[in-house]
Amino acid sequence: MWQPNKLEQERLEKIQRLEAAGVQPYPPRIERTHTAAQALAAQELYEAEHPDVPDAPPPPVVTVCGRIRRVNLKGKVSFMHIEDGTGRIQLFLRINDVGEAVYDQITGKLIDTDDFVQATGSMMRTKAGEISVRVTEFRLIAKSLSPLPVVKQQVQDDGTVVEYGEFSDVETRYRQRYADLAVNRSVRDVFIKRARAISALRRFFDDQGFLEVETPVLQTLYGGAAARPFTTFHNELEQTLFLRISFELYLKRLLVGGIDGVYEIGRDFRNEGVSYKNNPEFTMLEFYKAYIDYRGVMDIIERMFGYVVPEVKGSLKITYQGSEVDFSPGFKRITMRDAIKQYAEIDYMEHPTAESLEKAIRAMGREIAPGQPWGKLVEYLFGEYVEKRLIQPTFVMDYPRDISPFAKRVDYDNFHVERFEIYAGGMELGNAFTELNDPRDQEQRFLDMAKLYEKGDEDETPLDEDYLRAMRYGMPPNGGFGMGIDRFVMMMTDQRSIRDVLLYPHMRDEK
RNA sequence: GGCCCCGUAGCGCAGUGGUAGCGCACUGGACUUUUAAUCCAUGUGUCGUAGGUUCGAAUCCUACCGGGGUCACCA
Repeated sequence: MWQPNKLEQERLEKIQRLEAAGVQPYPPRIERTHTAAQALAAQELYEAEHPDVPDAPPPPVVTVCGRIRRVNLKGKVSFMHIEDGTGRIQLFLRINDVGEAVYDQITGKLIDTDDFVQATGSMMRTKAGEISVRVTEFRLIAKSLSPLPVVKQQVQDDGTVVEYGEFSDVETRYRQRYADLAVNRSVRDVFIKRARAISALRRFFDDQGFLEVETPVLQTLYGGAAARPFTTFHNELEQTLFLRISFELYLKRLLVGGIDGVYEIGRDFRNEGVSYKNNPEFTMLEFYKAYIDYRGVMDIIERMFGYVVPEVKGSLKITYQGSEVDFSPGFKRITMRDAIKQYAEIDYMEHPTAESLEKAIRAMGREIAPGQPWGKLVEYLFGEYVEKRLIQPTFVMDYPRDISPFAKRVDYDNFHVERFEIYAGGMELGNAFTELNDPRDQEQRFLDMAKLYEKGDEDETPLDEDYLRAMRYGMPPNGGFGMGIDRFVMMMTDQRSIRDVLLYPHMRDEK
């Protein structure tokens, strides 16, 4: 139940006074001829076409709408800045122009900062040089009852905006994203960039001849990754269902069906910890393409970043957390083994069993959980010694087989598979394989994976009989890729926390 | 889940055992070209919640709630 605070009480009283004076605080219809940006552009065009001459035609007349962001009452003349989705524009209000009744609403503070208003007038430029609307008609179109946090802005000579006062409490910002967006311009910019990144990705794959598809979110068997799923229940069918943890197995079935290139952008759900880089639901891109291997995937990835990064940032070079990252094609390529040799100064192939590798890691002075599979130990070394140092885009190639159940073996040994992950800015961006298409090998991998996990461990990848059935019909050789879009957006917007690229990050219940 | 830090006015913060403060916002007033407007004046609180210690608690202790960081797990 809402308990209005003192400021809200004041505004409730104002709304009553306005209604008593016959003002509708939330009228159903409004007029608008120009956005803020259009009105500013119209005046600039007018001034360019009609330099200061005595017989110039009258300036453009506009009706603009927006939220009041700043009020400056100055006796019988007042200034306001209103803001719509395109930007801010100043209103110049004189008692002579708008009439005493309306002007009294303003000076009587019945109109507040944060209210939405509509204003009509001809364009002008103030003595201080700011393009403004000389308002003749002015009215409230939506009253604000709760004041937004106050952030003042000063526009510098070079056009940059300095903000004074701030709305920075992260909990309130996440819980009340609407207020955060209304007040913090930079937050809006993050989500504009996010949308631009996703639409550029779609454009890229569409142009490359991929078919965008949608596969089930509710699945009777989860798979394609190692993660705990969310579980739900279909009442009528009396069916236990899982929210998908990846799209992989459903997308690859489509290659069997003759679709040579598919991609999906959507939500995955993983029932795991929440952190600065993990949210229980997150957005994933996966694509699969027939007749290429993981080297072909690398070529596509380089072209993908080569297209998308400039679409979002205007350049192939970006700055992430203080480091310049250059997405120009020709990314560095290094095998997992060489990367670990180089940064951890250990050749894990000298320890080809889990027992000996575990011992070797302990000999390096590291405390690790006992009994982990060999591939996990290799991954541990990579995470501890290598990952954070891969700032420039790098393909890390050839992963341990025992932690990669959907990738084809390399041709040079039995320990590795044709899998790579791409790293940039010290963060993993995506994961790709030469996809395994031998149904006999795939079945064995499912069985091997099951041995790695305790019985009942939800992380295990369940054996998916239907997936094997599809593969037995014949699956074309293919390469596939998956990327966490949120993390990519973090990089594109230089945000350290995934919560800052999600409009509504997951939170505990309030109180 | 473990450990560390945080929670005071609408927002940003100070106050660390003795009368709850500052800036902005808000409220009243002055000002017909201001722009972080300026000037004058007046208000503003379950100090996250519940217990405890104490003559006395925003302050010390305990538990709980919420947030952040970190470790574990992961994309």
